[in-house]
Amino acid sequence: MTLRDSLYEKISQVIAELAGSLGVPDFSVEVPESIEYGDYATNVALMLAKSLGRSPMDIAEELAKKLTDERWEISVAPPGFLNFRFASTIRAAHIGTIIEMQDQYGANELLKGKKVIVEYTDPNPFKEFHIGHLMSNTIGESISRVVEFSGAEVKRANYQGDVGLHVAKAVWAILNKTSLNFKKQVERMNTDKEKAAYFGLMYAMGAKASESDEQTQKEVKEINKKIFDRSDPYINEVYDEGRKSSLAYFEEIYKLLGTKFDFSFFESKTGEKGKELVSEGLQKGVFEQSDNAIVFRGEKVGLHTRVFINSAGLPTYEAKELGLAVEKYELYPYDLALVVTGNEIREYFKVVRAVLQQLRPQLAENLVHIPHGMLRLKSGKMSSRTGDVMRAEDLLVYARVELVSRIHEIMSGEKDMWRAENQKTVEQVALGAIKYSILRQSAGKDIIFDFETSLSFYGDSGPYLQYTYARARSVLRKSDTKGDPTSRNKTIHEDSVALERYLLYFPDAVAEALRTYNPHHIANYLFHLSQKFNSFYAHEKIIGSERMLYSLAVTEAVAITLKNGLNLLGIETPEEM
RNA sequence: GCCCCCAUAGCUCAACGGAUAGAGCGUAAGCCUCCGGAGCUUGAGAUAGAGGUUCGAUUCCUCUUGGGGGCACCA
Repeated sequence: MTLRDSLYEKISQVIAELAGSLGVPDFSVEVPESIEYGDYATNVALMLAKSLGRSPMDIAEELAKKLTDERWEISVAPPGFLNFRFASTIRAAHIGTIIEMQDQYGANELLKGKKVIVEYTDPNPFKEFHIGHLMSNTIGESISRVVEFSGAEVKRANYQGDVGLHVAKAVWAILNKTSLNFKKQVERMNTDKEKAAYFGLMYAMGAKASESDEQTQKEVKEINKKIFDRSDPYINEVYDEGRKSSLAYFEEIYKLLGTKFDFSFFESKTGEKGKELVSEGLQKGVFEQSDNAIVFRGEKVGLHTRVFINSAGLPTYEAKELGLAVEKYELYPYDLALVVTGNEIREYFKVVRAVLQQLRPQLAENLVHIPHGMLRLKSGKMSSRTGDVMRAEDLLVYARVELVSRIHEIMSGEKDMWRAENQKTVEQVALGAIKYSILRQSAGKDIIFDFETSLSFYGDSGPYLQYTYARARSVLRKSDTKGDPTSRNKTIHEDSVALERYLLYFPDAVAEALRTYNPHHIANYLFHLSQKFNSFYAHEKIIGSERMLYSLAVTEAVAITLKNGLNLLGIETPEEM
């Protein structure tokens, strides 16, 4: 139980007595903006004022007496806030707790014993792995870690579109747009990356060709059908090679990004299951026939009509999504299924959910869609259809190159602080910069990405947090004694008081990230913690001071918290950088 | 045309209905023979407009303006 929880519980007890039959209002225990207002504050007196017919200040005064406890000081502030300040012994004990708990600090049991499946990334074979997928992966991985940290068993799932018109377009281009022999073409390529890029290019060509040409569209549909029923040996060959090399390339990327999927779902399979569900729904009257297709009239529930089986008898993405929900549950009977995707899918997802509500109510109940914004480029739009897309690979290469040049800038300065010029650290820091730029803002909104400013190595950035961690670790390494949280005395530096206080809130940030499925609460918290630590570091010489033992304990607590928090964001923490 | 999302400093973002709206970038001025200067300190600078609900609104509701996304056989 966190300190906040114990405070909340105590207030609830006292209010229950005071309010009697009026019941306990929905009050909050929040972190005040200013340290002058203590460690936590509650608005409960303000909430009660109306129903009790008394002034808020009056109620607050009375509550202050009833809530008296040796663990905290209480003060009352207009218009009726109750402010709590924990005793210094409690703060110091908390530093001790962090050091004891190590990598478990910040964990909670909010989802203890639950089975959760998280679906994210969802790239399509035959298309590029672009920065949108990178965004989904980064957010999904972080949410998975937060859910795990809350006591749940998590399975990571990836859903890949290995059939459908986009695949048919790529195959069409290979059949019609290249004069070179397909086999020879592919044999010449050494890596899966190269092959994947080739298929991505073919897709772009196919998409462009079919855009305005009806004949091409017709041919693409025929190929789509052939892929689906595997009736043409040559198409099978092309298809199998494309699928294989795309997926192999994606695996390389997942490894680099630090994701390990437990399950891979494919549209080729969910399509069959989806078809079964649709025919079941057709019998139950959930769907209707229209122009040879099977559709759901979403207007009935305030949504819009969508096609589930097209006029060629093939399941659309909608039907596949139904199949996916069921297939997931059969493989892993979950309590909660999270699906992380771009927010352009929002409306679509509501329709699918409405259908599932009628066919498998329980599954719909436990299905939560987490839409994230798009990574847009400041200069122009992005579309894999036109080939005008930034691949995740491009961004990584850019980040590495940019980072190395910054490092050389730093090295050429007078104070050469570069410690570890090795490829692994460069990789960790470059990735840290990219992931943090995604996770630092609320996940629902678009990210306006600009090379000049978005990928920063300074200020509110991933590398700043990594740097702060490395710095704290460096201090701890240099000291030959170990910190002691019980050595706190009255001459403590004011910056370390701010740190003590702020360290209390990490579990709150984790719980908030879970509640809202939004990791940016953690990112934000870590940045503010880092600022406070760096300020402390600049103002207080830790090693050698008379309060060294306590300062070292605080430093260790900061390092542990940063490491745990960055881990939840999927960002690595090099010891030196 | 209908539906959904969004609008905070020059730019990119924070702020469970709560106290003096908080950062980064950029900008101006500084940082001691000292533990890591990817750092620290200080300054200037903002809630799109109009109503409403509330003890209290950046936050909730309505309208206006401006952006983004979606709307039957793509995923």
